[in-house]
Parts: sequence; structure tokens; C-alpha cells
Amino acid sequence: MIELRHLRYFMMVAEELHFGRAAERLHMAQPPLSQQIRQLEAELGFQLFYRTKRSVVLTEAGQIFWGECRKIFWQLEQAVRTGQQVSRGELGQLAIAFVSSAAYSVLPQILRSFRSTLPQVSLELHELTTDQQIRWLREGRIDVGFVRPPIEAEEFGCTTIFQEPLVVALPQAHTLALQSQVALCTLAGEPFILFPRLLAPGLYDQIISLCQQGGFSPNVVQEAIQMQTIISLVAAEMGVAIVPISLQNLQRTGVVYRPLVEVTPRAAIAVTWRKDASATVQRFLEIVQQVTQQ
Amino acid sequence: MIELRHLRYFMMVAEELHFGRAAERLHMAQPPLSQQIRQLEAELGFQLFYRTKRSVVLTEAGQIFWGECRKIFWQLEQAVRTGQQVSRGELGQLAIAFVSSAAYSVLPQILRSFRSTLPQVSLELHELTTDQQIRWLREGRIDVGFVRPPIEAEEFGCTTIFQEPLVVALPQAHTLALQSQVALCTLAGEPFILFPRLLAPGLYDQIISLCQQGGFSPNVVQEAIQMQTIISLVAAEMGVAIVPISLQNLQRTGVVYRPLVEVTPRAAIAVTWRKDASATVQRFLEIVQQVTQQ
DNA sequence: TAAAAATACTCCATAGGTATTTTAT
DNA sequence: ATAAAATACCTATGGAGTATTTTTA
Repeated sequence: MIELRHLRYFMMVAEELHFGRAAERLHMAQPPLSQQIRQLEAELGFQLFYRTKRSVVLTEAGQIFWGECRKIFWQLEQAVRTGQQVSRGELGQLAIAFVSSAAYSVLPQILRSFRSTLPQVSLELHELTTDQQIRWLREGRIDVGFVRPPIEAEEFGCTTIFQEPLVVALPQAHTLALQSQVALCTLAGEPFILFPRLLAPGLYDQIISLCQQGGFSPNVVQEAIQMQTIISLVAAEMGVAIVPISLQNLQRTGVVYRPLVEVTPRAAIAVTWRKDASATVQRFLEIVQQVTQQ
Repeated sequence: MIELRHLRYFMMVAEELHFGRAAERLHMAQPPLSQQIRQLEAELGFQLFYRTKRSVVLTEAGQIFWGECRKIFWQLEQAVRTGQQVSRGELGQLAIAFVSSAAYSVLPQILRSFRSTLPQVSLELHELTTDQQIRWLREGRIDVGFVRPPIEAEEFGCTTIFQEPLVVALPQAHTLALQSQVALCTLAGEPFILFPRLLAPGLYDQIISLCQQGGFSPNVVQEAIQMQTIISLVAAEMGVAIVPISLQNLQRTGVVYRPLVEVTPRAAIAVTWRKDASATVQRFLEIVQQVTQQ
């Protein structure tokens, strides 16, 4: 059975064209080297060297075999190298999902940082709602998700990475837009645009209780799934909305953002991941940690 | 040190995902297999399998490494296969030289036969005179030569493979062209076209002694190195020439070939080769033998 | 409790060492 | 005469076997 040992010895003899010197460089005696080469030749079924007692020359077949052996050792190095890279999470792919609002806050910076430290990991991005993300994580379709907590599923790891105040999004023409701050109670009669509770129960409940704190229940005239849509509906003067402040990054003409006079609860974003996470996921989480700690 | 044994074992375990069954298929006991895999993992610096007592699964790095290993074994097979082909002379290159007249007799058939039996040998062809061929053989620039014997060099193998009668090449308009056979003595006064003696002393001397047998010394008016040139000069009515009969295959308008009344010596062609000939040369010589024996 | 991998040890095949011979220059 | 590979024989490492333990589903 051919072993790499045989090929290593052959390469050395082919390089030195002298069994004695080759043996020396291999830190072994000459007779076992001769023996191993003979064994290799027997296994191959052809001569590698023309041996006259005074000189050793590669046969034509030996020359060709030498070239092929170089390729083998190169392949082996490649195999070890890529294996190690994958094991360290430096090479591979990562499927990430995020709620639409995350795209306007922490996500860009995280992705930038990840791409620059682990450029050999290919990313796959999906904009999904929190509950969709939980399903996709369970099905193994994504590795990490950026969600609106809380997450009820115990099977996944989860950490809050970002919190931000809520603001009011108003049509530019709205009378309240003239004020630099808006008091909650002044929104009492306004038509509200909101997302279905199912999409982000935590944030939904925060907004509802905030309104209650202002002494009213919001008059929801329209539901929309994506944040962009909510802002567009505000621009179209369908109503007002209470949204996380990072939505200001989505600059939409016809919409202005105004802080509330009252102290608001803070809308959170969290990372979730499968607990049997790959090394790549670990590395990603480290970078998330690092970016969000600044 | 990683050996192919480790990779073979790894491949089998990766295929079976079960140390017991893998060991069975490898005709060995389970503990040494586990040991070798652990040893491989230690050498590589990363885990290949997630092992829970009840199930064995490849890690991501293991999956990548598996693919790389397949390439390595494919490369190894390739190395052995091509090495064997070269050793049998089925793969490689061959530089062949020939005197111009050989191109009109045996050579085409030999090359056709060789190309069809050993299609993986690439050929390099050179039209050279006999003495040039000897020099090129000595310098290692060609492997085989088709020459006009005799060859004085003892260092090369040489066999006559083909013999043919001589004929007279005449301008079509020549009065002798009216006869179906030409008697030697009728050529006595004719201007002769011949090659320099150095190019093929054997054939040269045969032609000269043939003329002497006819009772005259040829009146050489023009020398030419290549057979095509000699025939062209005959066509141009510069003179007549005595040439091997295979030159008839070079159909040239304005030239006719006529047999001699007298029995002529036979012009020979021989193969020569370096005695330290490669397997490819051996295979070539076998085919030459085979073709010329029919 | 049963199935499967890991551990502990034992053994022997063979890789490698030493001494010597052969052979070509 | 000498350098270098082959041969003969010996040694000992480590790969493989057997018995047992550990672990988890």
C-alpha cells in the first residue's frame, strides 16, 4: 500500500539524485531509504530511477511521477489549510436574517466589520419578521437572526444588542410638525399606522402601553408589515406612527420625526442563533458583541 | 506525520458515519481506527467529527476536508496511471528524423500505424540528411532516425528496414523517355544530377559503381541536397538522375521514370536509435518492425 | 439496558538501524 | 582504491488486536 512516506522519500531522492545524501536530509540511514524506494517501485509497477552504482537518474516515468507527486503534496497542504480555516470559522457561509428596522441601525456597521475581518465567509441576507426568523432558524435555513425581543423559544441563544427611544413620524404638513417635541396626549385623536402585533409583539405592546400612558388607545387605521411601508403611508398622510428613532436614517420626503415629551420605553434589537452554532457563527457573534459594545 | 492510511480511514468513517462498521469494512478492529482518527485530528489541528456515543457526524471542516481528500486520492491514481503509461511508452514524446526519400516510401505507413496504436505520444518530425541525423542523435535532439546506411557509429542501434531498386528519372521530352527500359550505356554522355557524397555515401557509391558497370563515369553537372530538388532539376531538363524507385510517388509533371535493363544494386533505408532508448522508442521500433515485415 | 465509542494493555509487523558486500569508476 | 548502492540481519517503534469501561439514548 502506497503511503505518503514513500512519496516524501521519493521526492527527496529525486531532488538529491543520491541515496546517501537524501537519507541524511531525511534524518535516516541509507539502507531503509533504498528499501522504501524499491517497495514504492514494486507497488507502482515501474522503475523510478536508473541506478548504476555511481549515479542515480530519474526515468522518464519517474520525472512524470515527480510532477504528479508535487501536485499531491500541494493538494494535501490545501486540504489542511482550508480545513483549519473552516474550523476557525474564517471560511464558509453564513445566512443572516434581520427585521427591516435593523437595516437602518446596527446591521450595516456589523456587516462592514464582519466582511473586513472574515472576507472569505460568504453572506446570505434575508429581510424577515421576528416570527419568520424563529421558523427559519428552526428549519436551519438561517444561522443568525436580528429580531425584536422577546424571543420565547428556549432552544436559541439570544442577546439584546441595541436599544433606542421611540419617536413620532408625522406627515410634513401636519400641524404637530410645527412643534419641536410632541406630547403624547396630542396624538389621542390621530389615525395611527401600526404593524400586526404578531410581527413584533414586544415592540407592539410597548407602543400600545405608551399610548395608554398618554390616556388613549391608538386609532389604528392601517396595518403594514415593513417599516418602509409604514413611513410611506405617513408620507401619504394616511396617519401618524410611533417608530424607533433609527428610522430617521430612512430619509423620506414628506415625513418628519419628532421626539416625544414623555420618557418612552426603548425599542430593543437582539441577535438570536442556534445553540449548535458553527465556528463561523461564533466568530460573527464575537464581532456583533465588539461592534455593539462601542 | 500524516499518512495516506489516515486519509483512507477518515474517508471510510466519513462514508459510514459509524466507527464499528467502518472498521469492519477496513478489515480491522474498531479501537485502532478510533485511535488513528484521533491522531489525524491532532495532526490537523481541528475536529473532523462531532462524536456523541450514539452518532457520528462530520464537522463543517470535516466536510471540506473530505472533499479535498477525494481530490488527493484522484491525484494519486492519476500519478500512478500516467507513470505506468510513460513507463510502457504509451505516453510521451518522440523526435523522429528522416532522409527526404523516406517520406515517399516507408515512413507514411509507419507513422500512420504508430499514431493509431499509441495516440498519446506526441511526434516531432525533422527532414535531415543521414549525417545530420547522426549528429542530432548524438546531441539527443532526436530519438530515432531513418537513414541511408551504412552507419559507421557503433554507439547507435541500426537495422535495414527497406530496400528498393534504382530507376532513371528523365525529362519527359528526352528521347530515352520513349523506351520502356533504359540501358545503362545509353546514359554515358548524359548530364547527371546527383547529391553530394557526404549526404549518403552508401547510395552515392552505389550509383557511381552502377555507372562504372555501364562503362562510364557520370558527368555531374549539378548537385542538389533534397530529392525534390533533384527531380525538379530533371523536370527543368538540366539532366538525368538515378534515384530510388519510391521517388515515383513524388508525381512531378515533366519527369518520367524508367527501369534500367541491368540488374541494379538496391538502395536501402535503415532505422537508427540511441542504445539508451526510452520505452517510447522501443514501442516505435516494434511498430517499425511490424510494418516493414509485411 | 443496550449500543457504540473510548480507554488500557498487549503484541507483533515492519520501518529503520548496523554491519557488510557488491559493483562501477 | 573508493564511493555508493544493495544485501543481510537485527532492533524497537507504533499500528493493530483484545478486554474492558464509559456514555447516552
